[in-house]
Amino acid sequence: MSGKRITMKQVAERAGVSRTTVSFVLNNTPNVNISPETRERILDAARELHYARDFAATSLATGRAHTIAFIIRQPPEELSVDAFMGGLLNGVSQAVNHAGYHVLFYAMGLNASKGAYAELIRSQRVDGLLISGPLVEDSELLDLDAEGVPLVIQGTPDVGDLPSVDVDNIASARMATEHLIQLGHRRIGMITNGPLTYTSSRDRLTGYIQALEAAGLPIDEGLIQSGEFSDDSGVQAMNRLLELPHRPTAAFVASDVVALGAIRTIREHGLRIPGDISIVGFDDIPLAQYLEPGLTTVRLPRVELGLHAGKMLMDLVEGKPVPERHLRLNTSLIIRGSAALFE
Amino acid sequence: MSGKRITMKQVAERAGVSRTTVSFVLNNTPNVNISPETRERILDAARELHYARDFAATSLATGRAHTIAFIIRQPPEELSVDAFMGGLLNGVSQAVNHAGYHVLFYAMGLNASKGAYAELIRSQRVDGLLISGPLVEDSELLDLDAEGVPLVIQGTPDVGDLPSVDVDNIASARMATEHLIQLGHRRIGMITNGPLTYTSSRDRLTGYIQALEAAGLPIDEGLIQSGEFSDDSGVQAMNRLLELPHRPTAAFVASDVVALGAIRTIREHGLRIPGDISIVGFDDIPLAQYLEPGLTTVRLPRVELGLHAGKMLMDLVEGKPVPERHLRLNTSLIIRGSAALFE
DNA sequence: TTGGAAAATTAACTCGCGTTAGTAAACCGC
DNA sequence: GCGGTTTACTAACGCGAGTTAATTTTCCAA
Repeated sequence: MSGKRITMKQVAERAGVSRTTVSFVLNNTPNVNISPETRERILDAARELHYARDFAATSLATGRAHTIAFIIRQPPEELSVDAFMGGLLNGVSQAVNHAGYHVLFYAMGLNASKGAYAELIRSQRVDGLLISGPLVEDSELLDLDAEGVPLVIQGTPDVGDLPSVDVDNIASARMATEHLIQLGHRRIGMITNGPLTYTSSRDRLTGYIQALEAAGLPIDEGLIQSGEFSDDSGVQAMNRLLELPHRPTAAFVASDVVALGAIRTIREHGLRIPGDISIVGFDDIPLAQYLEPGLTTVRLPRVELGLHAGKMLMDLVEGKPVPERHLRLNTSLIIRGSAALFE
Repeated sequence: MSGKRITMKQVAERAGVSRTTVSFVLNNTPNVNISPETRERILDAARELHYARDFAATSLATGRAHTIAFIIRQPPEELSVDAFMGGLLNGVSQAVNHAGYHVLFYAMGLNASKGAYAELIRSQRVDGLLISGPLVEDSELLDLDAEGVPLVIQGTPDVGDLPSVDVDNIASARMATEHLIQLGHRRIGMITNGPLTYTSSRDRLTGYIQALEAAGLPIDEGLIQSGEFSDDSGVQAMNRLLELPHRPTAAFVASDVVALGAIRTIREHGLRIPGDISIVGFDDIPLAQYLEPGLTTVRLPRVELGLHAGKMLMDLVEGKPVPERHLRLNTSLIIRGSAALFE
């Protein structure tokens, strides 16, 4: 059914040398002298036989798998709906492959079996972990980090000092809110992207508050409503804002998906965007630019997040110094038509 | 920095037996008698020491990696924009993990180095390959298949008899077109999703033609325009349709993304959807439901494609019989507001 | 031509685990 | 208490490659 396996032994025989010599040549082992002719002969033999180094054997002998695990803890459906994960994975994959490593992918969701991370590490299957997603009580990761296991979080961990890469949610939310303030709005609502148990939700709310305070505007609790990732939750939240006796002239919605629901609700109330209410979103999902009017929003550098996270993990794995253990990337405000001057 | 590695030897010592016995117990090796007490003692020891089987050693000894490679050949940007890949990956991951296997992810793009597939297989790093994307001249895969390497294509290969999973593009396009015919349209334009070098483009065009022929409608070459994946290409194609002396009252656009451009163009010409022109798309991208009016389109079972492809590969890897080497999944027509009765 | 250093190559051990063949102890019928 | 089965366990080899220590060959100065 299949051809016999090609090992260093076959290559050695064909080149008329010992297996050890083959290993030296193929690895360019330093402090070893091999005559140019022999070297050439071995390389030729390897090429002619289509030799490929056995991964398991190499890994066993060296103790390194040249592989990392990319684990996402978001509910798996998110993968199917949102392009964020795809962009992230793209970046991670590029950075890691570039360093000569491979990526094992796991969609663990939130029900990961206890000890799943440790098992990957202890079985020597991977050299490091890259984890994305909301981390609820992941004390396991703290233990691993303490043991010296290379790992990087994509996101902003609640506790501990785990190496992480994320956007600067506070600054981004502040930027979005300041945009509305600059447009002349004074009563600005806020709808969070998720419950405040998530650091991203908290941080974006903080940014909103900072912007208001910096501008000397009052913080009105009633103007702050909670979203929960879905567009439906945006419907609820916006309804609450619209029912206020003195309703806002603008709203910062900390998630484009949630904003979709909010926008629908505004229209159903017979109000116009941005005429009656200005909206600024967050995430810059692909459809943001196709809405009518286009959604002004905060763009996340999806691919770059992945690239940086991947790079940081590679550095950790290879023992190189990591300049910033907590990298925060800048976002950019994409101005379209959903937020306008308050006359 | 790190604790000493736990191997079967440590477990054996702690349980007071030989390493072989530990192996027998941990693997439930058949035809071997181990007393219940000994078995218990070994399992306890393993648990207490947090023993995890070394992956490389196991793989080397058994010759199986319990790992498959999921390779995408689409341009990597697509990952960042479209949710299709995410859904697919989600399905693949579920199916493969369920079978106790792991997924190595590669975004090879189109510039994959010659021999990349073979290297993965020959190095024993993976037991099988799952490849998604437009396959240009991938004769390498035919060779591997001939050698008995387990592999599955997500998509419809040009040539050969490689195992594959895809939607039925012909039937789907036919369904979409028939929907327009049933609405009373007689002059129906078509914009392809990509160049006809792609099987998916060809098949969707074929479905369109079949629908027209079945309804006794003439095939007008001028009504068939070529898209190229992007919304910009949709702009060009629709412009060509609108410039026709006798322009269509409806169009089947074989890609939602391309349809976005087409829709923009229609509006820029001052025409209304579906009043002046009805549109049916293909893919059901997430934003299709948010357009105004909602885009009537063909929904691809993203996750299911991944699930089936993963399952098929698992069967091939484990030598189980594969009922259908060329699986074609059904799609569904999602009727929204972009296609209406032709008065 | 000979001693000795440098250059070229190899034997042998190791990594952790699967597995075959074999040994030792326990049991059993008579 | 003796041959013959089970039952319970282990010694030893192999998977393919990295690596150290040793060995052989080459080269050159004295």
